[in-house]
Amino acid sequence: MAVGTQATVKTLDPNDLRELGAQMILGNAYHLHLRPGDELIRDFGGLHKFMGWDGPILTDSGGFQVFSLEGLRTISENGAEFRSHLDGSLHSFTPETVMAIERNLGADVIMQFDHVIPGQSDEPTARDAMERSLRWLERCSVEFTRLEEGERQALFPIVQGGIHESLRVAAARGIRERGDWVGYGIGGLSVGEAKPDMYRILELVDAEIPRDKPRYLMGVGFPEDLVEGVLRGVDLFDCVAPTRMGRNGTVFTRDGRLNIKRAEFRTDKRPLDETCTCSACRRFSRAYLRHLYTSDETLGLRLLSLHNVHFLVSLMRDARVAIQDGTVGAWSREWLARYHSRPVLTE
RNA sequence: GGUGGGGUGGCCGAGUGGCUAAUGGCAGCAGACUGUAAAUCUGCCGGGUUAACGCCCUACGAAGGUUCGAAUCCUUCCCCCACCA
Repeated sequence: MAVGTQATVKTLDPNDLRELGAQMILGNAYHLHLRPGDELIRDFGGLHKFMGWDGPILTDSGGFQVFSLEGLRTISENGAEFRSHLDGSLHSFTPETVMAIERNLGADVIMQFDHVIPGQSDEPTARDAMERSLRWLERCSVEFTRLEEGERQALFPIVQGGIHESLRVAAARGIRERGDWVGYGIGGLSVGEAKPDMYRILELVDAEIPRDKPRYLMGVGFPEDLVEGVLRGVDLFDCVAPTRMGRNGTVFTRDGRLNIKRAEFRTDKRPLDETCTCSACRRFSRAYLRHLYTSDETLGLRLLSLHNVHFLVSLMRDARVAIQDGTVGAWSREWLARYHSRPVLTE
């Protein structure tokens, strides 16, 4: 899923995303509530119409902002009070108000309001946040049901618990006790913990979630994380990396990351990735893309973002094929070996 | 011809006796980024040597001087800009 926090996947047009084969887009309840306002979006017929995307949309609840905007909020059992990063005004987010916001936005999948904490948090901290997330899930669920009234949205719970195995198991079981869910979010990963910890938790959580239900690893990730996640049962991913890194001059290639700002690409006639079929790689050289980037031309940001999103989308397409062929093990080993080997990117 | 202002590291531009190899910014070189406060942030950035600390050299238009010590003060010269003739 491409991340379009503010009702736009930065630098990309919905038509681009359709052509790339992107299937789903994320929006964000916190950001869209502050600007332009979820009620305004409701009055435009919902997020799909407002942003001109008729494919599926998922909205995040603002739980991640509890983590990322830590300095701007205070948390209590009732919810989170945010000091707006835009104008300093005070905004109260509770499970109930978040459900109303996400209802107004009208995404197909909406996430529960959860309490995200740093990845290295100790057990008591992680337990506190996990248990609060469970209680908030219950309140979200009640409010969701009350507001639903014939609307077709799916509410996803989110498994929290940090890197503590017993907490993760308790979270997953607590969630299952509280209902039957269309899909399951796995949150609080790739927020500062070590990668082996993330993989370990994923394997554990995978076993605790009904086999026939999609699981969504929130906020992940880099290409290697997608492959590792697929191997551990993850079905859905989202990440700002392809667009943010694109805007910051880094692109993904089969042979690892490539920083287009590097001087060595000044005269490089090759595409970003020789095996890539995206419209940037089909048409433009590294030298040209580097020129655009260093000249602060917005086309550069756009083409690099386009390439990165394409890279991840086609990576997942390859993964699906490998799964269907029963070759995902070999496929992933080969893919990871090549990506990590990082052969010389220049001749 | 006269009066006034000015020449600082690749560029712009602070600095008016020691804390100055010299603030900043740009450019350059490299790195980070994981449910987006991000077209952001971090590091390096005169030369030599060093893993680093450090040491040495060269530097604030040029030359000379004052001083324990000068980009900063004095003298002469060169060049640039503004205004007046």
